[in-house]
Amino acid sequence: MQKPSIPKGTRDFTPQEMANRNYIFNTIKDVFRLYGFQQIETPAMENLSTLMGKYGEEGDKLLFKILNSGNFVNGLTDDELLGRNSIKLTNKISEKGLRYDLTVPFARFVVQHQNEISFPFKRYQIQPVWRADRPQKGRYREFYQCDVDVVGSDSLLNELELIQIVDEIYRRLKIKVVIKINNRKILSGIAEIIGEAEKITDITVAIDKMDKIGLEKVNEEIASKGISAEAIAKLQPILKLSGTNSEKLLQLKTVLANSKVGLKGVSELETIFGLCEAMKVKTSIELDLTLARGLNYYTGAIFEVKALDVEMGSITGGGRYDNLTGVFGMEGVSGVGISFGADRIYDVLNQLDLYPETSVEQTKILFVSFGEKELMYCLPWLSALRTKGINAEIYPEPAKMKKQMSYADNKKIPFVAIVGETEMNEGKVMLKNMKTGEQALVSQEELIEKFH
RNA sequence: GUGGUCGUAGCUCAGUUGGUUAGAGCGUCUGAUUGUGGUUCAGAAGGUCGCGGGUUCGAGACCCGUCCUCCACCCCA
Repeated sequence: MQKPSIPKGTRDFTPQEMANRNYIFNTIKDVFRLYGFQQIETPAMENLSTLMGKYGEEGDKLLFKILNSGNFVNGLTDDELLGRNSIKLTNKISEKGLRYDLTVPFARFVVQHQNEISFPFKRYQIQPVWRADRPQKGRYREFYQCDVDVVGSDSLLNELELIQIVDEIYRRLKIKVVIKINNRKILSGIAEIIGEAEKITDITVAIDKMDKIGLEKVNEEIASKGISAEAIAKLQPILKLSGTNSEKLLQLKTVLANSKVGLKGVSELETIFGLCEAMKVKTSIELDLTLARGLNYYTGAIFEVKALDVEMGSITGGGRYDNLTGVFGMEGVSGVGISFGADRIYDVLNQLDLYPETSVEQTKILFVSFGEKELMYCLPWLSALRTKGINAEIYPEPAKMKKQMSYADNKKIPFVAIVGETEMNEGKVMLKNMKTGEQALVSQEELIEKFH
């Protein structure tokens, strides 16, 4: 006999766990709808051509690829087979892959359905994504993302709304968080000022590590990418930036005085901070220049949300992308979006034990009986309850009473209706409150009344 | 992809310098109690000691390989 198992980095969810997860999904969904977002879904698999090249070199490696059907080696030459070049070979034997995130499939969706959509288009999407990563703390190979995006609007009001959504969702979930924000244009400006415009990716990746490895190592890494000592010297005041958000912006204005993009980024952030203040966003927002985010399609604001009371990677992240639809042939459509990592939120909630006492008990009443006759007697009662929208079930075979009562107990069913000959003769059931132990003979009307 | 770590019953874990038939608690099932659960008592079932090889008279324990778990790096939700 083989031992049952599931693939690395995947999980089963028990009824209890699903109740907790649904609490998260429902909270998120409620807030998304409150802001006028509508749900879509896209397939688990996309054409590899849609996915490849959108997430950088690292991302491509982390794509799960799906083997072609049929005898896919038939069309291969011996050279290709014996060449042992997995990348070349992959292109020949795989044309589909599992989705890596929800943003790129969404961009594809927008382009494909552009004539049916009215812009600005506000959509949300809650589906699993897959990454061929090494699993570790807070990292899975299959996990749910909850995305909200607006496309077809440049307005910074969209950035504001996303921040308000973050604020509201974490307030409802009772998780204390900090929103970190940055702007890709500021990073571009910095690269421009120090004369290394093409090295922007290398610089941002290095800056991103500031928290982890410190100033000295960041400088070393930047230097190792072939950036001049002079440029690195110019970079220093930026890396050491401190103070409140507005103080930081003020300093940046001086440093970036000669960079048009840079100043644009600063003014965008000023606007966003102003809007958040005006709308009294409660969550603290922190301008964090070390926030770079690897995904290479962001062009404006970049967000990341971290939980304060728990050691965990970012639980939400996103940003503005000005031309993601461009690669699919639809130019000039700007989008901004943010993604909630449901599984990390789930882990945070588990660690802090923040679940409400809510209805884990889903069945309100269980019918317990002693024989075939009693079972038949119960069926109309069940129908009557269910018609009224009351969750009711019956133990489907005449098992020992102890067994049936334990079933109710384990499932945390609050009421049990006991049916034997006495009850049938009177046309009633014995209703027992499992918490208090009280019980009484009741008619069908009285029973239904009880649950209203 | 790199480095480390773990693996014994459904779950959480003991298992001495290598030595008879591998244990406990929880859970499950049965009975005490043929119409009353959550408490108690008695009993039972449940193991290829992750898998493969090696050392040895003898391996759960030691060695090698492999898979898996968890953690860190990379990257990210």
